[in-house]
Amino acid sequence: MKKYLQNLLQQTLSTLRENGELPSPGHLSEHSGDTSQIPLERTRNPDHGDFATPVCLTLAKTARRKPREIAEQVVANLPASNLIERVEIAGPGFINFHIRDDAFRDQIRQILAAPDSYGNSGIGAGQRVQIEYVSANPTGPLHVGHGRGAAYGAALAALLTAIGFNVHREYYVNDAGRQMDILALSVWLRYLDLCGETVSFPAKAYQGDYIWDIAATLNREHGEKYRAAPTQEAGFPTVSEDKDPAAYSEKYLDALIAWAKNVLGESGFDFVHGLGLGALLDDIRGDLEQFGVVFEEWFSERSLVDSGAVEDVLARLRNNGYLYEKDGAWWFRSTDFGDEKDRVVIRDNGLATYFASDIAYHANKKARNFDRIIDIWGADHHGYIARVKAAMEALYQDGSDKGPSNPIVLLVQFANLYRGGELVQMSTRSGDFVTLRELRKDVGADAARFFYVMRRSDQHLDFDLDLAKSRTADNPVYYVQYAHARVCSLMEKLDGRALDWDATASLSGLDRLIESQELKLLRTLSRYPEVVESAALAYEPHQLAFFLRELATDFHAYYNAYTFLVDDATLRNARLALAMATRHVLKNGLAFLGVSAPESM
RNA sequence: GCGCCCGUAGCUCAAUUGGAUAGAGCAUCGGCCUUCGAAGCCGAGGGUUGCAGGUUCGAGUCCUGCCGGGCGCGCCA
Repeated sequence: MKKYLQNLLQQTLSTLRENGELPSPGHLSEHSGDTSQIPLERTRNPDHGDFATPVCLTLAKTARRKPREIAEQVVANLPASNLIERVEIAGPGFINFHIRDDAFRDQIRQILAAPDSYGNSGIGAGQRVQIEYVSANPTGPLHVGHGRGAAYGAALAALLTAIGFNVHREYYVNDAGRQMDILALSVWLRYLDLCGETVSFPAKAYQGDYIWDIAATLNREHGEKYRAAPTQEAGFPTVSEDKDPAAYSEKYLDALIAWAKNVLGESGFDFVHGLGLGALLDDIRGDLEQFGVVFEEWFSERSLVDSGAVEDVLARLRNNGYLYEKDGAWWFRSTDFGDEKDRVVIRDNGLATYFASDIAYHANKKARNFDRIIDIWGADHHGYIARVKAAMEALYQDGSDKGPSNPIVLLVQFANLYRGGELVQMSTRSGDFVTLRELRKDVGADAARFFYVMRRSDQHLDFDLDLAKSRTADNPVYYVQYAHARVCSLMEKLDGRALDWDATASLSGLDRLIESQELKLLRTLSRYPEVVESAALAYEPHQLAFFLRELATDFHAYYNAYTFLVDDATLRNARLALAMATRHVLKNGLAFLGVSAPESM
């Protein structure tokens, strides 16, 4: 509907330009076939009709004429259309379109003809989009911060798919590096404890109970095969006093890891490492599945190290002259590309940094020739954007690759939990954080998914646990779901009253929908395809969440004002057709957000 | 200190990405259930969009400077 009007306007403007009534403003009109260039908006105020365009205001300057004068000319040349009731010029030069009610009634026909695909489109034209999200380190269970990234990424992926993009969802697994070594060490120390050894557990190691669980598995399945006594002869580091406890504890941890690798041997340590990694990945994967979040690919960081991809990108950077050695480490000259400071890619101990493998990962993404690469990161990573983009520019600045090498980075702010009006304190350091699993069990997956995307993702989110749990009108999730359930309930009631709904016949009696609540609901329904498109292209699923609440509001208002199950078959059919159309849109919209649409509650 | 993000009704947030008279939900107050699900509906009050300038037909939105808050600033990930 919107595109149709934009087309009309586009035609009209072209006509006027050809007639010399309007100047052809050079570069602006180069994409004359692109109707999305014509600004056309839904009006906020019903007095302004259904759609409005400020295009004459914009043209006024280059045309050196009064906006209203141009508007009159545009209106006079507008091709006739049976969609349009009337056209008005208002305010400084807006053109307001009043659309015929029949055009809105026709939306029902479209929805019922293809209930599952209404709102979808082919705008993406099959372009391949890689979208990476969550990507939490597999060193512990997911917490509520990861949950928001998961909900946001999944919703965005679903929306992009709906408008015709070919979406590849990916979880980057940090299965290499020191953090994973610490995890393996933590498991092993707990295991030794279970074997009866006396081991002091470092504060910097992973404290969570899940470490005990993995250690217990190791103990149950392999007995004392990996038991070793923490003796000095075996290289076990002794605890001594130190002036700088923080730095010392890190060094102590590294010494413990070295001891573990030495005592267990490469293969033994790898085994414990793999056991811990596997256990945590299984946990994360299962957790996300329960949350309705799935991926096409779990991309291993270690595979980049093993395949030599990390070395390869570093060599390329070195050959391009962007690496230099200082203080025993290798630095990437990211300041050449606008970063605040240069960044280490190889530490003085010879190990590559996380950043190094991240460069390799993004180079890998690029090599896969996606049309678009989207990274969804926690907002605390915003400092990494500049360096990753810098690295990509350094790698591909010769222009040999035309594809988009720069990722689009979308940041997700942290969510604060509130219970009983009080902020729930969380700190990852002490392991004292609320897990995603706890949140799901507490408020349910539906409420969690909806609440997470209810706000702009780049804004802080106050998550009211009590509200999410409440089964009252205050809870937006239940409010929307309830509207869906009410339609289902109506259809259930038909039999009991010896009535029926003739879907086919209903389509010829839609002109019986004349009440203000009906016309309002019809208009809202017609916005759905525009909302889906806009939410997807702007990467803003919250637009859809707001829309669904609005749609539910319109339906509830309608439901309360009129009776559906009336004896007049034509009227009944028409109203139920509208209710069913609403139901389909609610269900589809909720599905994009990962929220169920129950038939009864 | 430097960089990025934010500041909108008492609270939590929107605002078609520069459009017309800034809107919802909570909360407050007043109405509606013997009738399709009251997990609902109808109505009322509530604003100098942090402050001060600037850009233009037009600013919550853009630019500058303050004030206030968050995050980042490691050879961690």
